[in-house]
Amino acid sequence: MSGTNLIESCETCTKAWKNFRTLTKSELQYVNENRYEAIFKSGEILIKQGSPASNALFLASGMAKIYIEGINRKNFIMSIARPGRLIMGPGAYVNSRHTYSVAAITDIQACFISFEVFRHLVRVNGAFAEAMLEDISVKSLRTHMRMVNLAQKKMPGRLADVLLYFANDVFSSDEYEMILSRQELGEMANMAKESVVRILKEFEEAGVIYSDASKIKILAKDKLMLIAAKG
Amino acid sequence: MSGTNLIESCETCTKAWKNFRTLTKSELQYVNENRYEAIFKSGEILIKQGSPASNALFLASGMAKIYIEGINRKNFIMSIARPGRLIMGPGAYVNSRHTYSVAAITDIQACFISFEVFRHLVRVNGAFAEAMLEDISVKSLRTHMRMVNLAQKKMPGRLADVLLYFANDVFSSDEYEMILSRQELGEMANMAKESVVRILKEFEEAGVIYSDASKIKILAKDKLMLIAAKG
DNA sequence: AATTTAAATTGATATTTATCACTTGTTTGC
DNA sequence: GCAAACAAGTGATAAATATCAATTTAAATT
Repeated sequence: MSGTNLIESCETCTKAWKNFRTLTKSELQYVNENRYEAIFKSGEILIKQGSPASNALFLASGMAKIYIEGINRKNFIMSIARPGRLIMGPGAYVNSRHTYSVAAITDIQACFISFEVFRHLVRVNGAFAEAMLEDISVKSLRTHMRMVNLAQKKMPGRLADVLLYFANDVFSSDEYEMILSRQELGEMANMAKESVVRILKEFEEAGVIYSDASKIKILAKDKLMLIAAKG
Repeated sequence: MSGTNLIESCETCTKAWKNFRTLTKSELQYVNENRYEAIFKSGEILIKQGSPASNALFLASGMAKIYIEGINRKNFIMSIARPGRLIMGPGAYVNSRHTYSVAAITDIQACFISFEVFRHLVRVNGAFAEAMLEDISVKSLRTHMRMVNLAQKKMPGRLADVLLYFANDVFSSDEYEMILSRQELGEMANMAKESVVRILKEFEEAGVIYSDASKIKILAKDKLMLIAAKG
């Protein structure tokens, strides 16, 4: 982490969190004065589960996986982080521990902002507090749906969910680079990597997708959505 | 829902949400003036998933199950609600829809309080806003752990988790009435009711618990915790 | 280009878990 | 008290899914 900032200021940053719009000029300046930039190489860990949590994180560029280190060294990937999204686990308001790990999938330029800044702003700015609640609520809602989907769907449905997540939420395109390995796809859809391979092949044979080791192209989104919906 | 209130006021209510302590006298009075009591019989639905959400809920007495209605009419029980706990789904700050259903397990005396009241208090009282964030964060953290546990543990581990949840979080006792049916236990541990029966028998044969249709007694909590921990 | 290393793929097999078809208890309304 | 209705429990079987053991392919390094 170097002391030099590449990003000029939060005010001009195009990747700034949209909820910073609720802040006054001086509040935003307060944020800007208390941020710390860092760059990471692909594979490096930005946040380690269990470690003391004192900072929220934003990506200015690049992508990361947010994952929980579970039982028997098995990881569970919760989501893919991109610029514009607040990365602050529930530990911030519970036990000041990171509840998940974050690792770079690509090279990353990141901003760290102390929890104290957020806590202060929540106390003095009602609109910001409301925005924080909205942000957490959206994430919470997704987690609920995710839990039920994982619990009730069979493998094809779970994998279809993941492929659609990448298309709709990560890349906004039905054709994308598969930045995760088969192993990692399994950690997201909760299945063995071998099962990922087999089900991707099934989808391909059914004409629903094209896939090679590094690319996914959704050919019949309606069918894929049906598979996801039926479970 | 009758117009008469059985509970005198929030100020004197022994089951009031602890975070109301952050409110001023007049703010608490504002809450008190905008609450609506209702009583429900066991089995009745207090909140229906998908319906427009306008009120938060507190139980003054009794217990309820909070559950998501998932795929193929399969329910997924998220938690057991008791007095003192805020029941307000993430929909309150997202789409004004109830994201889960709540059904009475026993007879219930309940208080409904409009979201508007909460939203107003969040905006004007920073300490209250912070308390709301803490409340949501705690729930979120539990949901994360729950999701990983469900995903990574096998049936005995998942059922052990549920039994320990009742002992530690619901009844604060290692001996308790099993208020859920085997079917419902399955909806909580994500397994078929037959599997619940078989695994309870296994636990009993191993001397870990005593159980009959309506009662659970944890005999060897250390062993049960080990089963839960190992998955 | 050859070598090493890691990831993807495949087929066979073992586990885990659900489903089905009943039987046996338990409530609960008449 | 009796019978309908429902929950609990049981055994057999089928389906879903993981694991294991190789192979093949791709990527990175020398």
